[in-house]
Amino acid sequence: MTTKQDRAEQARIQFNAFLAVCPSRQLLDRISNKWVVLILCALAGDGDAEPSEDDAPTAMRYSELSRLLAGVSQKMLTQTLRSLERDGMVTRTVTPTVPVTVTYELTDLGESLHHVTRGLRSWAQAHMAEVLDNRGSYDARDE
Amino acid sequence: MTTKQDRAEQARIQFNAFLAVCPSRQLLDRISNKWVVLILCALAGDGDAEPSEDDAPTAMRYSELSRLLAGVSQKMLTQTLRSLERDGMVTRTVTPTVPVTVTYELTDLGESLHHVTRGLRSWAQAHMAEVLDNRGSYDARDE
DNA sequence: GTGCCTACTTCCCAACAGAGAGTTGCATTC
DNA sequence: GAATGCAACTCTCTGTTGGGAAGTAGGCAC
Repeated sequence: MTTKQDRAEQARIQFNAFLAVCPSRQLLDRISNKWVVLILCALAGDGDAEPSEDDAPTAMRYSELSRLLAGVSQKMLTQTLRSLERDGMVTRTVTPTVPVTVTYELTDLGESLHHVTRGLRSWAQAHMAEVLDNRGSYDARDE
Repeated sequence: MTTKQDRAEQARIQFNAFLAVCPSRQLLDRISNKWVVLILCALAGDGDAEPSEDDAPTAMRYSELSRLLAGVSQKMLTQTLRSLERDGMVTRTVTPTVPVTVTYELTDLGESLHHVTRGLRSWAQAHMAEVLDNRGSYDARDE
């Protein structure tokens, strides 16, 4: 018999993303992705500016996401949402209005991942200037 | 006149990863990458198992990294290290021994990013079982 | 000379991301 | 009742990227 804790304990030992064959390597690859980060941020409610503390998970329509994530292709958006749904991070709800309304919402698992990925976006925005400076210096060093 | 706060304020408004044209979108793309996450983890010292609290930043040789990050191609390792160096997240040190020794080490900026990305790896490892379960259910739903 | 070592660099090809046009289903308009 | 519109995809084509393998540089050892 295997309890939930047993499995969690086993997982902690078993999964090591440094190993090429480990499934967590694939999972890391899946979640280390610009669109995943942005979709999670969008659905978690840190709308456009700096992620604030009062982030309320919001259900969003396909077209809203597509508008907010400027530059995402429909194919990528659909593909990313599908895999997030498969992995249990978002739920997809179809409402038979006319035209049909499809909304996406974070699950608890998705929210827990968002707590991590939101850091990525805010880090990128917060350290952008510094990185730009570093690139300038590097490129100037050996023109 | 522009004060430091002004600039910080301006940056907060200016950089928005949701916008396709924003440089922080490119930066997010750069850092949301399996190899970047793993290299940062390696250099920060969370060696193989669960990231622990006593992570001491370590300088590592090219060949050590190549061995630890199982499955990384030399091309990708070099390319990723170069871009991390350019962005000021790692330093590259050449010691003229024979044969030559090249070591990589995290900068303060790199360490600050590591605090974020380490979460990604540990999340992947911690929630692997749950995600695997979800995939099973999803795939069974509509076989 | 030839060989060996580390740390790359180059080349080729298969896989993937993005752009844009096409599809479905229903409901309103002419 | 044919045409139009809209949301949410799906398909197809093409350019970019990642991985594998083989080649390079430079110094010493034999």
